[in-house]
Amino acid sequence: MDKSRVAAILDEIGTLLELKGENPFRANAYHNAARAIEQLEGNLEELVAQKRLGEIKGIGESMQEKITTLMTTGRLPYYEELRASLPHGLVEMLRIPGLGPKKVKALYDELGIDSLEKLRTACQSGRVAELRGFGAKTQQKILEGLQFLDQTGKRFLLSEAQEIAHRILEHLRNLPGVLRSEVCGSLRRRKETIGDLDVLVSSQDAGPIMDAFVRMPEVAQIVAHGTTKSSVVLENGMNCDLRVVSDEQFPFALHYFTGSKEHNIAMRARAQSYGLKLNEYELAGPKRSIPCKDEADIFKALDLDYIPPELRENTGEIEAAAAHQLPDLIEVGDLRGTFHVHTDWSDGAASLEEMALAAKKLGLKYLGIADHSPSLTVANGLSPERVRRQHAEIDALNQRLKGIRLLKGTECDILPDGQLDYDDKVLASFDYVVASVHSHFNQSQEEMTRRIVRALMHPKVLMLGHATGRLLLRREGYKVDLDQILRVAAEQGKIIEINANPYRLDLDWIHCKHAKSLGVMLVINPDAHAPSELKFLPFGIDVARRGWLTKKDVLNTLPLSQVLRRLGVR
DNA sequence: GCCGTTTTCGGCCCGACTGTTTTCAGTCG
Repeated sequence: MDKSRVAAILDEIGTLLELKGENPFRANAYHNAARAIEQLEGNLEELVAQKRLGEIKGIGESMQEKITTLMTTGRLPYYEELRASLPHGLVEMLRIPGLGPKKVKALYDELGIDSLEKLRTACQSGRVAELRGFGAKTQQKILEGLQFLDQTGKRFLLSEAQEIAHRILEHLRNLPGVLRSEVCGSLRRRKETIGDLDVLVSSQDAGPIMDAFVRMPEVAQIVAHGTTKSSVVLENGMNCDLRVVSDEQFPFALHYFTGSKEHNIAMRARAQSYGLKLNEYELAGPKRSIPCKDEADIFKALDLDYIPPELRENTGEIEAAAAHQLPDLIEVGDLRGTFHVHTDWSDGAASLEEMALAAKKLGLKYLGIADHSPSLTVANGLSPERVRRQHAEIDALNQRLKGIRLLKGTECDILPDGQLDYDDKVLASFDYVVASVHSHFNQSQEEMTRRIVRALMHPKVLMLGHATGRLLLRREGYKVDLDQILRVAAEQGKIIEINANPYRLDLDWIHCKHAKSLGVMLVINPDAHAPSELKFLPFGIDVARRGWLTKKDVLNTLPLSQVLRRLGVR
């Protein structure tokens, strides 16, 4: 049983307890524990074996026992009994906007509704509206929610959300009376997928801004339209909230709506320990409020260094800020080159020269070409003969082009048994090798881990490409013991890629943090198949920043001279 | 169920909006 399965079960226990009307704090303890396990950097199995689960914040005696039972027997009687005591359809009903545990429980107790289908029928016959606490509008909202679930219920890529947010922000910034404006929420924290948009504006007069917001052409449906908060559904199905506050309140609201929720809770607790109250409008003591002109002032008032949004997950950032030990996070401008792009020699859209010129235009000093190897026939992988010809062309281009250096790499397939897709003689002709898995995704975790470890042990392999093969919102990654991969990488001095393609963002930020703690170096690669895709690099920076990485944790912040020395190339 | 430089018991973040109420419960973030 893996980490995310354990987390999912704990989370579901919390939900089931809510549905039963149990003590909400007890239910919340399970949600918290689930989150702690999900974000755990180390190996859960090891922690269980060493009886060290209690060291995790939010895991007490009872959770330790339950997690240990789950991990060692693969089952948890407490969970199974709880689950059997309630129809599973109730959990599904919670996904409908406006339905929480209390309403779902009422529907079940009063009308015996225990599935989305029964709920639909009951709404259509008008029985739901007759229930105490419900009404015609609630019934209508449930029907709309059911339809919404049918269609989507979905999240969006960071890249998609960013584009829409940019448009909305432009629109709002052009309105008269708008002082400051910003996108908050998970987009500002740069999470890899985004559920909805949170936009914040400061102004003296909220009314006209709210009106303009709900009338934007992108708006498909108005969910709420108030004086400080409005909420709409955009035509692509994404939810978007707007809050308008005074300019004095802006920094507090910006912090509050940026979250994460867990970071906010911890910040309020810290404020409380100073005898202060922190909310979206102010930081205040019993007698007076403390003026803050920006977020940095808020942190300062609580004796904290400024915490960048990407770190605000309550995973140690507040403690580090108090001890003045926050990392100096990497920035886009720190990148000097990159190591994994494709050209029309394999499945890329552009020539070597076009890719080189695009990289130069972005200010990069070196560009590692890493086209596919022969076994990836669908991608026109390069035969040894074509490798020789490509190298000759790269040599010629390096003679001719100024200000950009092409490196001779390959994205070499890791074959099912862990062997590489070229023989050692061909491999020796490359400046470096990116090793990646592109086939046999269904191997067992043990097989896949052994396969990747074997490839990493090859002396010519410099880095591992997209460590899990996941495609966000499309498919799960293959099963692999990342902890072991990272430990091998640490021992062997191998580098792990942060693939910056917005569909991948693989390695993810949690494992970046873990990699860093093990002393593993990372590299940010766009995996670009066209010149325009070099612009994926900033998404890789987002992951790195969420993973607490600094400039010196990332290979491609090194200047060309040091890279060439490291590769043993002239 | 967790947690503790105020506590091993008694707290646990807090405000806006909606809909169903006639002063508030539930949901959401």
